[in-house]
Amino acid sequence: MTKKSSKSVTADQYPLKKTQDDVVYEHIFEAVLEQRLAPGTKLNEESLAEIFAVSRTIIRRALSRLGHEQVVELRPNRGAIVATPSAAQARKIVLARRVIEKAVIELVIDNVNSEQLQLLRQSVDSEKQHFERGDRGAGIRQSGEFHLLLAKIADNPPLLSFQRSLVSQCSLIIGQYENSPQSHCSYDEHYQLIAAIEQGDKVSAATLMSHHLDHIENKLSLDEQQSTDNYLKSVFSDI
Amino acid sequence: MTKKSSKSVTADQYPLKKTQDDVVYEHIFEAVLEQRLAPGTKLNEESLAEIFAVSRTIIRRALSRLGHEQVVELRPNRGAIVATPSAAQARKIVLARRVIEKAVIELVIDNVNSEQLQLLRQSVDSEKQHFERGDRGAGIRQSGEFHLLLAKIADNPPLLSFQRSLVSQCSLIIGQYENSPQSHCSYDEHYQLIAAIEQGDKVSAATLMSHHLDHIENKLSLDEQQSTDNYLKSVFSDI
DNA sequence: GTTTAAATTTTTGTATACAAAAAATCAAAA
DNA sequence: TTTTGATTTTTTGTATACAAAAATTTAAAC
Repeated sequence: MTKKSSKSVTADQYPLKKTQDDVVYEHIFEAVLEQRLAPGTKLNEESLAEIFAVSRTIIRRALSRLGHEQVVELRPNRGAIVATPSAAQARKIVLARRVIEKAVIELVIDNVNSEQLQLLRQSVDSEKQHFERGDRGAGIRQSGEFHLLLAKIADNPPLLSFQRSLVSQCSLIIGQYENSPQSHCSYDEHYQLIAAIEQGDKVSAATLMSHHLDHIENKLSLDEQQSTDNYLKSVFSDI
Repeated sequence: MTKKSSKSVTADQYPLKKTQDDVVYEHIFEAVLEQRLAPGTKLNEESLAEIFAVSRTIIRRALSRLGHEQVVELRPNRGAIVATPSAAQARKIVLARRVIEKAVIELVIDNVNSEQLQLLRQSVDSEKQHFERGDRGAGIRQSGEFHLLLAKIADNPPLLSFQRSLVSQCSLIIGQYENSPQSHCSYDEHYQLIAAIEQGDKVSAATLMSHHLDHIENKLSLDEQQSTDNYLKSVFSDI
């Protein structure tokens, strides 16, 4: 369990009256982001119902929402599993993120105020701390929160909700494809991004963001290559 | 009831085994797109359950999904109503669509084949027919289908699912803010767009798409102004 | 020992009953 | 007449029972 951040990230037009399925949803969502739930893990309804001390009705609602955001895969009559995006799917998710992040960062530069810049800095500070403490899961989640915070500052609910889905899917991808733990020190780039935002430099910001996503995508290609190699090796293992 | 199009537009990784809530979802979705369900209409669970001859469980699942796509507004303990985006919200939705459509159209130009061009033409033909027959509702829906077809050809499931949500929200907006029925002859611009795609002209295509969205946004400003005028008038009606 | 088929168990899908909240109705007071 | 408060009705939220499907186990045949 990790601490609750002060402000909700969802587009909450209705006050903070969190329904039971919201709570379940957020717990599972966070577990996926922190990679405590590995891709492919079966999410048994009754087990979850016991864990959260609610009925299956509530669990099903939460899973349905997670399914809609592509965080879990809903297989008719066969239950839900944590999504396992293929390299090809991952590539498309990253592409979609390129599109959204570029738009978001430009909107942020147009809208941002000093208070929000402070929030951004705090977010990256927290991310850095998690990584330095060796809590990679929390670090990756906090990294995601940084990008969600950007979308929030961009002040466009549809983009935010899309970003939410993309960020969680990217966390899954990172968890699946990025093996070297030391390589994921995104917070450095995040600080640079904040600087570019502060200076109102759209071109630099967009370039930085693009590099940031390149890192994810490169890992992907590498891993894809490896998998192919291993696959061929296993096929001809008797030679 | 309108004819089913040959191919499903949803990202269907699982075969065509439509569940009951899918059917309910699609019916309500289509009714919203065709503006047979006006913005603000209360969607009573029990009434819908009777109409579709299923239990409330199914209805709630369908409404939950529609709520997630922002097609209906889910008010805790107060039921669902067809969404009624304000002018400010509408502007943000249109902005999000600008972002997505630009990306989609460029992907389409990179990927499209002659068979898909044919599908695009058929879609606009159908749209034109609906408008010429005076069936504005079906026309608007078919116009939406054209844009969903583009996203489908772009071959990026996350963008497609986002587009789906945006297109339906735009239909709501058009229904709310566009009063002059003759003005909505988008199919002309759609034909031009196909031509630009065929020629691989990304710049023209993007420009056309942008104009297309300008039309929606202009209507919005006009109506916003009118509402304000009326509001002021009503406030000072005793003078 | 492996494969196939039947029986059993588990799990998901749907309907429904009941609880909780909101809306509507009605009655009394100003 | 309008307003306020209590009562009733309606509607939503949740749990649960049962049905249907899938997974697992068991048993038999090869």
